[in-house]
Amino acid sequence: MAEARPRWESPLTRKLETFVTLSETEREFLAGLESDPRRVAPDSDVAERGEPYDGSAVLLSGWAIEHKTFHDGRRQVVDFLLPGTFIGLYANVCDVADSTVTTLTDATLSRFPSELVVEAFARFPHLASAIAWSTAREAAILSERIASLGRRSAYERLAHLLLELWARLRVRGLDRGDSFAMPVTQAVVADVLGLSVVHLNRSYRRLRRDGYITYDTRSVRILDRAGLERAAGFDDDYLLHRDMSRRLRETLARLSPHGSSLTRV
Amino acid sequence: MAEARPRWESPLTRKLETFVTLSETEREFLAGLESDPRRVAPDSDVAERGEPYDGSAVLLSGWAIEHKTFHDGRRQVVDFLLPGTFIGLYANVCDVADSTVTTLTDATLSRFPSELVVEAFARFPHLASAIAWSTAREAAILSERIASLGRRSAYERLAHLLLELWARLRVRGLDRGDSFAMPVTQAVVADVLGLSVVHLNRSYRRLRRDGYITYDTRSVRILDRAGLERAAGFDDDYLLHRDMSRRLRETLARLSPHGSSLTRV
DNA sequence: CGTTACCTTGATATCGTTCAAGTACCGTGG
DNA sequence: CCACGGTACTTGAACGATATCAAGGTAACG
Repeated sequence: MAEARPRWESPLTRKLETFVTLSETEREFLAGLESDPRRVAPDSDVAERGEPYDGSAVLLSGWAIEHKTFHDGRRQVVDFLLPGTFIGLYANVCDVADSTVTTLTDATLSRFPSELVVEAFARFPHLASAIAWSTAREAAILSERIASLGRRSAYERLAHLLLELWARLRVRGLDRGDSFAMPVTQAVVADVLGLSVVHLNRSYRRLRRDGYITYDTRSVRILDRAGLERAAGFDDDYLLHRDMSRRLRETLARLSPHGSSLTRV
Repeated sequence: MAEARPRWESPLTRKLETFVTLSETEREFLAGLESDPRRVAPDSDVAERGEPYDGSAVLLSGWAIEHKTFHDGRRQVVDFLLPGTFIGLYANVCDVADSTVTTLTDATLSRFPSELVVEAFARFPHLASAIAWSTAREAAILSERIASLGRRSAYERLAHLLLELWARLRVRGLDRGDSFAMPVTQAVVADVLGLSVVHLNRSYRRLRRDGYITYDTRSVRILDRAGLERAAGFDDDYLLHRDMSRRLRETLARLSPHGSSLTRV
């Protein structure tokens, strides 16, 4: 089975391996989680707020959102779910989902029993760390979004979101150089940023007018990254670019010095 | 050492045991984490955005905030840290903190090497689940805050925050029936809710005028919980009240049937 | 008993929303 | 091939929620 590496690599594997190199066993375990691909139509609910999770899953392809809708129709999107994202990682521990998960596009989903998460943590320290790292990273993104919603203007928020998405897609190998596909309605983006569609539209226009981006059939091109970062108030978002692994590498080396997988970095 | 139970119980233990009953060994391990109490003055930075964590810690007493400050002085508070909260739980895995942590009051902090987190997960399945549960719960609170910042009015946001704090303090045994201490400046609350102090103040006044709360020397009393929930648009926040443990109890029982600690519930 | 930090309130300004209308781009059925 | 209807995008005008500016009040504290 130890065939040559450059076969197709899932966004999930690719994402986790930006952090820690996994052993062949771990990679196989991951592949196991992804081994039950099922197509899902756009606009289907994969999990529902207030309902128990139906096990855990990996989003293999397509975009989805995690969102909350109020009785009066207002809706807030908490996060985009991009290919290579776990859904219901905490299903073991939460009786019910706190947000609804809905696909935006055609998507592929691989479900697996959530007990496997526990098993992964018990058996595979590198994998466990990589998952913990990616969870921590997603939490950091959410806390950055809180900063956006609370204190940034519409214009800054949008600039920030575009940079965030670009970075997240790059980690998964889903960018196209200075541009990326964004298969998403403006209404959805408005619900991510806590804005009205109208005002979001005007913010897009301003970013275009200022020469930072072009936007065309649901694909964004970054023309001036530095400018966009200035527009976003990227004071310090080294966070998104940073490789966070140094300290952990040391810890892991201490925990399992036999872990040859690390030396392959 | 197995003395009678009703000795002083730390907010952390109390919080975790609302979810899963811990074994005596686990409780001792937790006590170990809390065994190095150090006083910290108000307004001290415990962790700094962009700097590596100085190990992990438990906040034993006092309030703190996790926040981000921009170059132009705007500030967003991401979350309140209440007694019984871990700080830098992910320190193993993150080279740098993504937010600054600052004490608001006199506080007590017990630091411990972050490797102990890994050890806890490896050795104590119940404890690990309880920590995962509390992490998931805090993530749910953040995603609820995103909904607030994005889609709720100032008035709704404040009502929601007060209910949230009340619930969180109750879990730790830090409420006083229908009221609780809130040792916090209005400027801080404004930075939590993404509002100006002036407008926050008016929102407080409206909640008082509408007879839902009283507010007095940094202590809040809930006069009309149902009304406050209506004001907050508590469509469905069963989440905050819910005991999330049923499913996990089953999983744990399967994993370690010898785990007598569960039968003590 | 003056200083400082916080709270409160009024007046004005602004950012973002809502309402309304028009345009462009499909896919579908005649 | 065209008419139709739907969905998304775009733009203008009026309105409203929240910010900013300014000032006064109060309590704690040296």
